[in-house]
Amino acid sequence: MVSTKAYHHGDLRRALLAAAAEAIGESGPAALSLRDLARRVGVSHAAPTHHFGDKAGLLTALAAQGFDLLAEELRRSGTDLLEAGVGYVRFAVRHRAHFEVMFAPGLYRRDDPEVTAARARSTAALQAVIADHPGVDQSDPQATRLATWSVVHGFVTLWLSGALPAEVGTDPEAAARTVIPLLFH
Amino acid sequence: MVSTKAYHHGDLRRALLAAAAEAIGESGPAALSLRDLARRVGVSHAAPTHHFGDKAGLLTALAAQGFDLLAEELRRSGTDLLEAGVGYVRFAVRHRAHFEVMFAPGLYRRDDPEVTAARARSTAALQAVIADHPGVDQSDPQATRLATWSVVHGFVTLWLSGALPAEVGTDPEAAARTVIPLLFH
DNA sequence: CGGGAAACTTGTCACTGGCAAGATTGGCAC
DNA sequence: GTGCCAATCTTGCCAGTGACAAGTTTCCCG
Repeated sequence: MVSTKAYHHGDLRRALLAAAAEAIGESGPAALSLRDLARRVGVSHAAPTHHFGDKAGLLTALAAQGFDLLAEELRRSGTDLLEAGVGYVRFAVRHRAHFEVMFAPGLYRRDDPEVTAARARSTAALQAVIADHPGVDQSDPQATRLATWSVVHGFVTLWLSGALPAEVGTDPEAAARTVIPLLFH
Repeated sequence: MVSTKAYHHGDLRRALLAAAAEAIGESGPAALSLRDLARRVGVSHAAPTHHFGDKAGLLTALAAQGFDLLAEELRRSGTDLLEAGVGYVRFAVRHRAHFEVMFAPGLYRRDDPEVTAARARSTAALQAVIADHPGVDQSDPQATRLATWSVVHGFVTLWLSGALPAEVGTDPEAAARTVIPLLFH
């Protein structure tokens, strides 16, 4: 921790991103307020402007960070397709704030270079897992990749949105393990 | 059209919902402004309050309307599972504003009785299609239902979010037809 | 050690959501 | 018909927000 009273915060950009993730986790992305973030971190209401330009700029940075966290999670899950899918679910649940922003167009600048690069890294990680996996229909790799991504993404999105019936249970990763295998026989 | 100058609009609730769908289609749910809706419809800035209470109330009504539109679309698609899935995609693309609100928790009151009822109607419609379909693994009906819903929902969500690579093409329904069958052999 | 740039603050403006109080109108009891 | 009540809509207001402008403090490099 840097000195708490310094005029220069020293790590404000990182602190604001962390505060944003926390605030979104509490009340969702729509309720996010730059002034609230500034208060949480202990700086003036205009400080965030200098680092992110505007609100969309901050969410753009958060989305980029999220895509890199996702790529890392997928790489950590290894080459097993089921485990990679579970990793995707785990990422979305653990980093819910990032995940919600990443796939909410209109909240941030989708064509920002940093976001584009980070998104490319995560899709490459996903693609690598599927390419290596035996037992998957390789006749139409693109359709297979798309289907896999879709099941996993759809499942966790429904989970997070609260649209799923109670019978599914309370453990998203466990539920995902019963759903994902239906894609491969 | 009712008289345009009447003190009583006559159909304000419906007009506001339509304006909301239009506005969200233009700029997304986050940018929605009650005052802007009032201006579009030609009433004062406080008129919406009387019909919906607050902003969440309006979005709650929009979500309920969306779930009913979805149930209708699924019923119209018949009992073929592939066509029902394509119908789901068609609904999301055509009624994008409704769809985005329906699955965005935090924007509206998920436990509202009208929403709950409408959501139950649409899940029932989805369940009916899957139950009737031959060639689907019926050993674990719940997992099958969940997987089907997940692929379709995930695909169209990714599509709408702009996360999919350009190779997927420009016709979401056609792309869905190549993805959905991978669930059944 | 001096000067310029980066980091942060204070001040301000237009806009938003929500509330309160008043004006207008439709419709029902009688 | 007529009177009255409730629903509908308006005007006025307040606190909070995002964005911008201008000023202040601090860092760092030459």
